[in-house]
Amino acid sequence: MNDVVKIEQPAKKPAKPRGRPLAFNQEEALDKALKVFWARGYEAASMSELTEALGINKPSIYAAFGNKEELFRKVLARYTSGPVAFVKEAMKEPTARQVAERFLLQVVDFFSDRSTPNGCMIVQAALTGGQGSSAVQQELIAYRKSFEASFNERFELAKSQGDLPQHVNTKQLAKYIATIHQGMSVQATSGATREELRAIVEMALKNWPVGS
Amino acid sequence: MNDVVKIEQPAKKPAKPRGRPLAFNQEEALDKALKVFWARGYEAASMSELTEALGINKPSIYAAFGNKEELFRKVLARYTSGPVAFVKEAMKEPTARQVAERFLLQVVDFFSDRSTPNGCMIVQAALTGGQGSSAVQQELIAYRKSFEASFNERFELAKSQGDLPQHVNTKQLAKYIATIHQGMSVQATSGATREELRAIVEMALKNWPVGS
DNA sequence: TTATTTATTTACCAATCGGTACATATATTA
DNA sequence: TAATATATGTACCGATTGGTAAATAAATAA
Repeated sequence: MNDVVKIEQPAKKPAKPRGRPLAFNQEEALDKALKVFWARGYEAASMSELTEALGINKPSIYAAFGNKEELFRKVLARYTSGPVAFVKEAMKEPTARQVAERFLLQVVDFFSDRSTPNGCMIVQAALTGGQGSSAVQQELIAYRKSFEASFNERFELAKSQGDLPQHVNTKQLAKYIATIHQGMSVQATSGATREELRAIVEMALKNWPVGS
Repeated sequence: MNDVVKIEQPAKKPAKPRGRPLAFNQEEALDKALKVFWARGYEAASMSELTEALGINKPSIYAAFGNKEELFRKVLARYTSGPVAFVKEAMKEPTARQVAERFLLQVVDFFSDRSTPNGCMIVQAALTGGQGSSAVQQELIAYRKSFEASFNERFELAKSQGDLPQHVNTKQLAKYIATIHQGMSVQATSGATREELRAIVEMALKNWPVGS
């Protein structure tokens, strides 16, 4: 991509910016863009909607974030490291069963949080345009797969610890959890309540694999 | 809607059509449109894509089917009475458990059928545009709810027949089945295989409610 | 044949899409 | 002060969106 060798800077204090300063806070702007993409999906969210939501004119958005696709990538990074950071926390639970339960219950709260759009942005945004479409769609599919893979890894660890029986197919179990997550996201966007989602989680976990 | 009293026709043989005949078969055209909407979603499918897929010029499409929204409604009706007719068949199974199992297993075959787009068109098409958007979105949400309601009815019948325990919340059970269905649709559009979907169904049904 | 009815073709419409050229405003540096 | 660098606002770009006017083609009815 870039052959230029980066010179190691002596970690000086950040130089004062030259030129006219930004009239908006970049992180706040990303949060506003996040809500638009989250509620509308990637393709359905238009630059006009975004400029209005951010309160910034288009050229400023393009200057600060690149184009729509790059803006979405930055928003996506903010989404995964911000609102969705609880996923990594859930992985730390001592048993696989507790990991799954904590994850799904936090998902319920997350999906039914009234201060944010309902459902999962990644599930929401990926559905538009279906099969082999844009680069963003492909990336979102890849993201969902890596999400599934991290559950698989956690469950394999659980198996090695004797926490899950040896006969359990951890990939299938991970895919099952992901399916419940995605299904609940659809439910949430259609207006399912917190109580309804909790009941789904209860049913989904009733049969957690035990014994041989 | 319409105050005109329809005169009872003596059921004559259909009069010969006047004017130039249609150069295409309407049902075949709807099937082609179905595949486009199914693969791409409602909003992402453009009229240009549709004209190309149908092999018909735009004015002919508008003359035959109204506008894009009406075309989608006709396609939707064809979808529910055609490819998705197996749902009603599954309802006829003797027990609630068999209804759920047959439904989900048929969904697996349906989603992984290589001759059609993956996943469920209604789940796929509804996700774009999220919350309180177009009339089509609202209709699709309503459709999904009616779908859930028909499972609820079937499960209530099962309860009255002693086939399901009295303590079962049939609405929650119906919502659970719908969630699995929707989650698997997302999985199918991301490339899940038939075997993977089957494993999900197995896990989802392992804990079917029995006893008190 | 001629009139009437309906379908198809071509060529277009205004609105919106993502994206940008350019002049102007506001900051630091010299 | 002037020079330089960056951000903003206005006003626009070509492409595409859903949708249509109008001329022509192909059928039946008289």
